[in-house]
Amino acid sequence: MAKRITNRNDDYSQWYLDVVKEAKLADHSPVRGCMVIRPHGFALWENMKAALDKMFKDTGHENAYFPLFIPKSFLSKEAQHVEGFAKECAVVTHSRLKSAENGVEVDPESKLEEELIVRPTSETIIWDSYRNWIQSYRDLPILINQWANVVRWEMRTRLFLRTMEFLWQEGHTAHATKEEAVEETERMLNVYKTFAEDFMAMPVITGVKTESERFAGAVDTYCIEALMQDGKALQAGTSHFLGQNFAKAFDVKFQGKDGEHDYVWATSWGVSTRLVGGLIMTHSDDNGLVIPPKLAPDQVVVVPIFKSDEQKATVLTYAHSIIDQLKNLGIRVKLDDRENYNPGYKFAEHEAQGVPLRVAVGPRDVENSNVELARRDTLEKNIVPREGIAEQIDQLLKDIQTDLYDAAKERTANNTRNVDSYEEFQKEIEKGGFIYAHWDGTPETEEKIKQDTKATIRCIPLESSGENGKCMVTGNPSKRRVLFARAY
RNA sequence: CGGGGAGUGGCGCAGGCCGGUAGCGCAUUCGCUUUGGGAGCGAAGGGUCGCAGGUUCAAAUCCUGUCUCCCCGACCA
Repeated sequence: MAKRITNRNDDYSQWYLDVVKEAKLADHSPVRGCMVIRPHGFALWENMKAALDKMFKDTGHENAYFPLFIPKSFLSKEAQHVEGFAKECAVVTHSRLKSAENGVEVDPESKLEEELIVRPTSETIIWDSYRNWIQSYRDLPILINQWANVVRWEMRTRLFLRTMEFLWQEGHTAHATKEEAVEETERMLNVYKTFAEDFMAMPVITGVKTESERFAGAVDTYCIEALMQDGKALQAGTSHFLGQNFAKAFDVKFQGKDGEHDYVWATSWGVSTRLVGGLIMTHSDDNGLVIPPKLAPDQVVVVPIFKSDEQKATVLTYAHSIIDQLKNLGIRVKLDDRENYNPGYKFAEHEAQGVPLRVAVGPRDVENSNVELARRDTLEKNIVPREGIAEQIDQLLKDIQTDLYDAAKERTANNTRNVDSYEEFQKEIEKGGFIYAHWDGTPETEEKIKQDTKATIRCIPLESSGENGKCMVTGNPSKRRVLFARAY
């Protein structure tokens, strides 16, 4: 058997790339840093979208769509915001091409009076609209989400984890009071946590970013952080309390019940196709992708095995009867009846693509009223009776979902520890994983740790109860431990 | 922008030092045999060797220039 995926422990980056390619999720594009999302990768993303979208609707949000192009002047209205994004913007300067000796060239005559920025995020263009939508407290809150693509001109990219163009959702809400906006920020953070844990089976730590890691233009950035199999952390989602920063920049005021005018309070929150990268790195193994059943485009694949035409007829009839039962239970099931591939090829391919359960049926099984059932997560293979198979599979899919979560949870716990001295920290950080340690709260200390160890403060955890201690670097007092890791 | 590496069929690579008909694996197409863990045999198609100059009877190979991409940093979530 030809092994096509690099061993995880030999070269984690290569392994990741191999899994993406072998699962047919995405390819590199002709444009550096962009990616082609293939049907299987997109189907996975669409399942994630559907689950998230439902959660957004359930919390009162509506979808809308705003322009791809942002006038350059908009971006500069919020000082922090422009500073954060200025260095990574795609800028449209011209509107035409004209023929030239070697094909076409930009027509200098078509230079735009004001350049357009391809959105790196949509706060500015959205708040420009909100100014017109909001006059009174009766217009609030505004709870809007947008599914879109954005562009950030990154230096170094990796499929799904950091691409120049990526797909995401961005929620942008406007509120009458600070309390309401903070509540919304936390509510959406919890939506993300629930999604990550219940659907992706990826345990996360929730927390607040330090000043230096905060979103450009936010007052507070909340985040979920997950630990990957190689011991590096992944920021999987962010929810920002924007205060009145954008309302002030775009002059969005409302009149309250009391007749007074005040600036609107804002939040924004987003997750992206990076989640697909997180999913891969949380569960997959050296045979390829592993997808939790709730998100798997195909939850079950049925592989018929036969030689003669006679066998083919009976095996396919047998297979279809199982498929019908599974469909009646609402299970997403696919029949792989391609005749130009042998069963071994199909087994390996479905494993590489992460299908949670495989059912193989051949003449032997028909004869004995059995099926062969194989779990993707544990690679266990069993011959089980045909009787009651649909119900068994239904239960098994639920088991796989929770087992995947439990395994990831345990792995994360095993790679999380408290450290008290900086000497120990520098040693421990080399092993990867999450480290809880005391920090004096200054950006200077944070920067020194980053310079020394490449570790960053992933967040100030929300869960932690206070614990008095001393900063591991300066010895200054600290009221709680913060979460450190090397990150993607 | 610093340090390293690479450009040769669709993909992955060898050949280069020592110039002499363009090779291998995978993939593709056709045929037969196969099909319970990535099939076997036979045949076929497909490449201006990144680009531009130079040296030579002759350049993938030597020389000069140039472009692009990748990796490690820097930057970035």
